[in-house]
Amino acid sequence: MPELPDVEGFRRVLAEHTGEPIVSVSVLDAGVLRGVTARRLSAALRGRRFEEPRRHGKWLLAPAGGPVLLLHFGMTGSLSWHPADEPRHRHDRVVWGLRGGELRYRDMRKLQGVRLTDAERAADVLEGLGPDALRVSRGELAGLLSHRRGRLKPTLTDQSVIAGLGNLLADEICWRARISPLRTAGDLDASELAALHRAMRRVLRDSVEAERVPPRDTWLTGARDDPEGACPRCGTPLSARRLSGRTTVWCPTCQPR
DNA sequence: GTCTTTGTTGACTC
DNA sequence: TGAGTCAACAAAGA
Repeated sequence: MPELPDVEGFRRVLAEHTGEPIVSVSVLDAGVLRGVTARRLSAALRGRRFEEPRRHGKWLLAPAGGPVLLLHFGMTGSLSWHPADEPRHRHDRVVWGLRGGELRYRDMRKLQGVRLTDAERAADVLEGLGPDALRVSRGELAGLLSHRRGRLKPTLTDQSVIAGLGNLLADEICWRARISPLRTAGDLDASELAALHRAMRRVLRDSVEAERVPPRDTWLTGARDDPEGACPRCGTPLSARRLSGRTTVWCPTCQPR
């Protein structure tokens, strides 16, 4: 599920357990380790404590007094807190044992994974990313989209433009702003940019609060998977097509080209 | 068996 | 050089 709101939720999970000594590091599936061995990961973190974690886009950074743990959750990852005696899930890949329980990195598909860096190299990873979507001002959004010749939807999910928006959020934001995802990103006028920014803030704020993109019936997300899905706002049957390899859903009435 | 999936990367093309 | 598109990665459900 991980888009920005989900990762923000994982950040909070980790933030609740900073300052506790890391007693153990268990790599249950080394297939999620990127550029680090199980041995080195364990040696680097054991005995240290996680400090205040930071999120940028869909990346979670967990400094631990020198080493920085870098987590990305791909499409199916999560980070959650469990009592140590709770049975492991089959997709738990890495487990950090703290005093009162365990932090578990769970990921079915292993599309991304766990890295170990230091502050400097962590900055390198983030350098290729645009500003975090939650911190983009209206003026900044206008600057990011201006002169872009690509369509709006794929531009919004391009992490090097804005970090944090995924397929569902981008569709949701376009729908709420009443702008077609097929529009050319650089062609939006001032009032459309304002609407887009408002929609982005609103969708992100609500999703972060719920720690997910809420599939409520007032959201496009709640209707998008139904082949007969109708616009929650006007009832028009939704349109769908693939755009840059991702399914894109919109309302042809609310979001005319 | 087929097709799809909330993400990212590198190869390819214009 | 910049920008956009697509296959590949892996696993599971319909």
